[in-house]
Amino acid sequence: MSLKYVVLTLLNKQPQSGYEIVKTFDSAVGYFWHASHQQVYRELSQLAQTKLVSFKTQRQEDKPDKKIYRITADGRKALQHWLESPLKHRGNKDALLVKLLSAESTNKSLMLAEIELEIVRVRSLLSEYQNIQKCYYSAEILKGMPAGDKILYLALRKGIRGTEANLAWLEEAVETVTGL
Amino acid sequence: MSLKYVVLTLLNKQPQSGYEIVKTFDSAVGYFWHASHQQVYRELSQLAQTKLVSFKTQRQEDKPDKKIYRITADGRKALQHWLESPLKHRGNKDALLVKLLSAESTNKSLMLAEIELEIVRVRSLLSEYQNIQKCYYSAEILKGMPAGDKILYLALRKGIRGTEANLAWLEEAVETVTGL
DNA sequence: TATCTCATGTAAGTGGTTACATGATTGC
DNA sequence: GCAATCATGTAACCACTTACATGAGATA
Repeated sequence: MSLKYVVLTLLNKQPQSGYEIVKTFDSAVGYFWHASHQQVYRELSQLAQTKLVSFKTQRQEDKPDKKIYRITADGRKALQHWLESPLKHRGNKDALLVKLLSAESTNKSLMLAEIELEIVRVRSLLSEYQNIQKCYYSAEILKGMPAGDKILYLALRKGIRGTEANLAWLEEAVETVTGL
Repeated sequence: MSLKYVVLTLLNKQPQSGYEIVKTFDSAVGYFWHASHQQVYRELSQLAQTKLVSFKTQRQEDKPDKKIYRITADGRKALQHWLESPLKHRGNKDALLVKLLSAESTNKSLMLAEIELEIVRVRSLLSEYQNIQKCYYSAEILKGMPAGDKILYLALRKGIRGTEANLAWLEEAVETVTGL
């Protein structure tokens, strides 16, 4: 539904190649959206077919040719229209909770092991986020930061808050499951 | 990938019809997994084809016939295998952040309006959750509660913690965007 | 010699949504 | 008379993953 608009958003910032868009998904934008290179290239060719983007092939010495994509007037219109339409929220899918529900009838130690594993993962994720915050978003750096980068910082903040809440919940889950 | 195992989990608790499974998705399990009736019926017929579940058609007076599905030995084996396999985490998709990133170049008031709308939605969601907690999971009720229901309570707790974190973030977002 | 980065794609399969369809009974 | 509940499904489409594929230059 909206990979289309994510790509249009990125192209609206600046014309770029599919490869560069993929890189963006792997780094900054990755905190709130991910897409594989296959998805990106397919989306781009569809967008080109429907004239929401155009492209020019750029020859390069030493490196393969690249296609530089650029948003069209129609593309900007479509993006604006999407911006003004209401957000859609789709249901959560939480496989861990399914596992807990399933294992409840079977055995408790499996559940606890699963939760502990998740705690390890989430803890390291959180410290990764906090590290990024410390290195790239210190108080001084934040002051003179351009608007676009501040949105990326907001994305990181959402990641941090969400991960903290998740961790707190996991610890509560250990308590509850232990006392079953 | 795992709707299959959600359905198997529910059938492992007790044999039931597709319709009843749909109802479960609409209520309790809905906090951590959602599936439409089309999905459920399709999944059930696939599971029946691969012999992970079996069914018997039950005639009813006054009401349409129903198919009662039951997990098979193969089904239980498949479920156990899934339980022992590691969880997969797929990337977040956060359309609100895409919107913010997109609107940053366009206009600020649109962003703020979007956030405020989200705050209203999230606040009412949170109070709904808290209400459920108050009515169905008071301290006394929790004491003598069967294990299965405690897992559902954990799911609710996750919803509450996640929603609270989201709300706190939204308020931070208002601050940040206002100061852009 | 092997892996990494740049740069692009195809094809098959799974998962999920939206729309369409039927038909009886119960409650306002 | 209108909507809701019970009970099931088909068909088309959109979103996403996994595997396969190419080919040059840079780095270890």
